[in-house]
Amino acid sequence: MRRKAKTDYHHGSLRRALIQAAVRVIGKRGIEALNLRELAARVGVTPGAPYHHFPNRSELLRAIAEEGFEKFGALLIAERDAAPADAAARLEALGGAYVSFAVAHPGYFRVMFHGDAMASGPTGPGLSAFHLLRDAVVACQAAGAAPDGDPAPLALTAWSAVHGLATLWVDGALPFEGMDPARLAPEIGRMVANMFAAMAREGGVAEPAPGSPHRSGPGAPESRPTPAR
Amino acid sequence: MRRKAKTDYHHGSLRRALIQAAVRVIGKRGIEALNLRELAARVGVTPGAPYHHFPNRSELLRAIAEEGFEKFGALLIAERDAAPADAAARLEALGGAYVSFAVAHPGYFRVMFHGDAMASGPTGPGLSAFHLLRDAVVACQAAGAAPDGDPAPLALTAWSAVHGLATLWVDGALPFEGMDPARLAPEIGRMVANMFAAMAREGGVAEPAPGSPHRSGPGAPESRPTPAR
DNA sequence: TGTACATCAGTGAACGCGCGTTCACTGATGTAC
DNA sequence: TGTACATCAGTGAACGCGCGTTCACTGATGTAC
Repeated sequence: MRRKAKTDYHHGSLRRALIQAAVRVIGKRGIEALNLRELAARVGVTPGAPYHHFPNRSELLRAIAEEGFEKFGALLIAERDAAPADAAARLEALGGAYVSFAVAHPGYFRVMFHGDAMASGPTGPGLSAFHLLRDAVVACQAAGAAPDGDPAPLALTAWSAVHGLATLWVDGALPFEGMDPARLAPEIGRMVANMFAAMAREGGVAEPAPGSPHRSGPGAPESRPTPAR
Repeated sequence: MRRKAKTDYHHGSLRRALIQAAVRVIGKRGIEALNLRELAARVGVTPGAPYHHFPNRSELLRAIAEEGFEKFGALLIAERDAAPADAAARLEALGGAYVSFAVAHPGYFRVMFHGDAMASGPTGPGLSAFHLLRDAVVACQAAGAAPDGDPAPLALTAWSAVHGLATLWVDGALPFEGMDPARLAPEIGRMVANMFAAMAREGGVAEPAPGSPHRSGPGAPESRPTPAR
C-alpha cells in the first residue's frame, strides 16, 4: 500500500513512530517526562504534526495503554500455551510472562498501570489479562495444585507477587545486595506456583479465618486512592 | 517553645504544614499533580514562602520520602514486635504493616518508591526497611517455617507480594470483581507466611534449578530502567 | 524592664520558560472522469 | 494516460498559561546590654 515510505517518517507511519518513540522515552524517563514537542522533534516532525494523529497528549497515552495491553495479553497467552500442559506450569508461565513483559517493555508497562488507565480496576484487555491469571489459579485448584476455596485471595496473591516484582524492577528499586533481578525474576513465577502447590498438598490454608485475631483491615486512609484525573 | 502558633500557619510550623498538605495532595492526585503554588495557597501562604523551608520542589519530595521511610520503618518494627514471637507470625505482621502503611499513607508511599528516591535500590531507611523483611525471612528459615537455602529469592518473593498488593491498591487498580482489598489485604501477609511454611514443611523448593529448562531471563529490554532524573 | 539590632519567615509582584495546543498554509497522494 | 479536484498529513509560527523560582521588601520574634 505504502511503498518504501521514504525516510519512513515525514510521509509514512507517523502514528506508529510516535507511539514507539513515546514508549521508548517513557521506558527510560517515565511518563511525566513525555513531551509532545520533544517527541515530535525526535521523530523528525514539527510540533503540530502529532495532532493529526492524536487529539491530545492523553489520547496518545490511552492509545499506548491499549496497545500495551494487547501485546501483554498476547504474550501471556503465548507463554501459557507454550508451557507444559499442567496447571502449575501454566500459572508459572503466566507469572514469568508478566514480569518479562514489564522488563522488556517498561514504557508500555508504566502507561498501562498508571492512574487514568487503571483507576477503579482493569478494563477491557487489562481485565482479560487478569482473567488469564485467575483462570490459571482456578485450574490449579481443580488439579490439586492449589488449595481449594475462594480463588480470589490466591489470584490476588499471584497477581501481587508478579506485579510487585515487575514494579520494583521497572522503578529501578531492585539491583542491590544480591537482589539481581535477572537471576531472580524467573524464580518468582515458579515460586508462587510451587507455594500454591505446597499449600495444596498440605491441605491448604487459603480460606481466611473469619474472625481473624489479627489486625482488622487497615486504618482510615488519608484519602481514597483516586489517582490524578 | 512556640505558643498557640496563631492560625497555626503564617507563623507556626509552615514546614510541617507544607509536608502534610503535599502528602495529602499526592495521595489523592499523584506526584505529578503536586504544585508548589497551589500547595502554598492551600496552606494560606504566598508562593514564595515555601522557599524559606525547601530550596526547591525536589527537596520537598526528598524530605517527604525521608520522613515517609522513617514512619514506615517505625510501623514495621512496631507491628513485628507486637506480633506473637514466632517467626512466621512476625513475617506476616511485617507484610500486613507494609500494605497497611501504603493504604493509610498513599502520599508517602508514592513518593518513597518513585524514581529519584528509589533508583538503583533502596538506601538509608528504605534499605533498613527491606532488611527487616529479609531478616524475618531468615528467621523463618531458622525456625523451619521457610525452606532453607539462599534467602534472597524468598525475601524478594515476600517483598514483591506485599509491594505489589500495596501498589495495586494505591494505584486504584483493585476494587473490581470481588477483589475487595479491605477484605483481602490482611490475608496476603498471612498467605505469604503460610506458603513459606508449607514449602518448608514439605522440604522446600526454593533453590533455583541451575539449568532451568524454562525461559532463561527476560529478553533484551527496550532500555535500562533509569527513571526520570 | 526597655531599647537597638539581627534574623527569620513571611508578602506581593514579577520573570521566564517549557510545553500543550491552535491555525493558516502548502505540498503530496488518491480518485473521478 | 492525463487533468481537475478533494483530502490527508505535513510546515512554521504563534498563543497562552501554568508553575517553578527570584527578589526587594517588611513585620514579628529573639537576644544583647
